Amino acid sequence: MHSPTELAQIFREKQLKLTPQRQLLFGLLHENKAHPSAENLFEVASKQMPGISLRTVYQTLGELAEMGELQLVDVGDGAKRFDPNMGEHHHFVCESCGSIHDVEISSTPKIRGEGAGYEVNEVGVVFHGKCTRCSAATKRSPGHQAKKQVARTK
Amino acid sequence: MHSPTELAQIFREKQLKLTPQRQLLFGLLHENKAHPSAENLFEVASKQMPGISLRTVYQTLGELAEMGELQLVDVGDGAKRFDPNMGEHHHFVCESCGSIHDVEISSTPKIRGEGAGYEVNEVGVVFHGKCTRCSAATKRSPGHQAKKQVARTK
DNA sequence: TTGTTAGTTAGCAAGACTTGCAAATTAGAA
DNA sequence: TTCTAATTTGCAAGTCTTGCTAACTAACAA
Repeated sequence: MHSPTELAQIFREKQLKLTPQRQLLFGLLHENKAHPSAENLFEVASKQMPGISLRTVYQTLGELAEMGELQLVDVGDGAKRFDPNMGEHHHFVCESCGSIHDVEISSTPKIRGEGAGYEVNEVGVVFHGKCTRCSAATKRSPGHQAKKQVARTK
Repeated sequence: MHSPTELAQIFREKQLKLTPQRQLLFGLLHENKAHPSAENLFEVASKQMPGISLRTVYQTLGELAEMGELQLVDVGDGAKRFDPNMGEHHHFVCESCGSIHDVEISSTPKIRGEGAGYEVNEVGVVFHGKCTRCSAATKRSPGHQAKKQVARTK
């Protein structure tokens, strides 16, 4: 994702208006490594801009994703997450607190056997487990861990 | 997933009733490598048992998944898919026709760098690309490919 | 500064997928 | 055959997301 400073230029190139809503969302997203959902961003944005619409958040995030400014991440918890980190990386999801972390992997997996000839364009790897904090919490007091942060409880 | 023949025994052990609905769904799922969604199964099941409820399909699939008789697969297209293949494998999703194929990988990826110490319990790998058929179709007549099979158009 | 207008936002309805609930059924044991 | 706990149904409701459209506004020109 480009820096907020480059925003104006990028938008101008694409004939997109530099609205306060877009600037705010772009700014909030920038450097946000928490993989927020649209709802998450809406809550934060609402504090700085009361009245902003959830519809606008979805709209803007969709546009930024199309522009290649951010990645859509789906870890299967119901809501799509938005990740400004466009570098090649994968994700780790904590099953206790629901937090999502960017991770790098040793080597990109390859299909072997029957499907080896498939035309692959993208590979997504999602690790599930316990994050450092929850792992430590479990050891200290089994049964307790950080509060779930996921939007939907499935 | 166990064979249909073992069904009665398995259910009995878990004190589950061997209802016609369960037998039908279990049978339809067995050997089904197409990764059907609940809706897909409902359609097929309805032909053999008019009147069966979609609610029952969800209910039953959920139970089978809990029993470890099948896997829930989420490739991010909106609906959960059900996979009777309980062996260790991963998935390939065709971006043209939406079909999902089981694949095996050369080696399970490992986290490197910062997150290397995370407690990992599960690793899911999803490949996106074009299946053999669509890949060939594109070469023959660019622009055309098999009809999308996905339930929701996103 | 003002006018113009294409691009945006906000609200609300609606769509897709799932699940909760309660009444009606029914498999399986006695 | 009777009884009862497990199941199935149908429907309402919940979550996430998108379509639609009227009201609004950034950006450019005069």
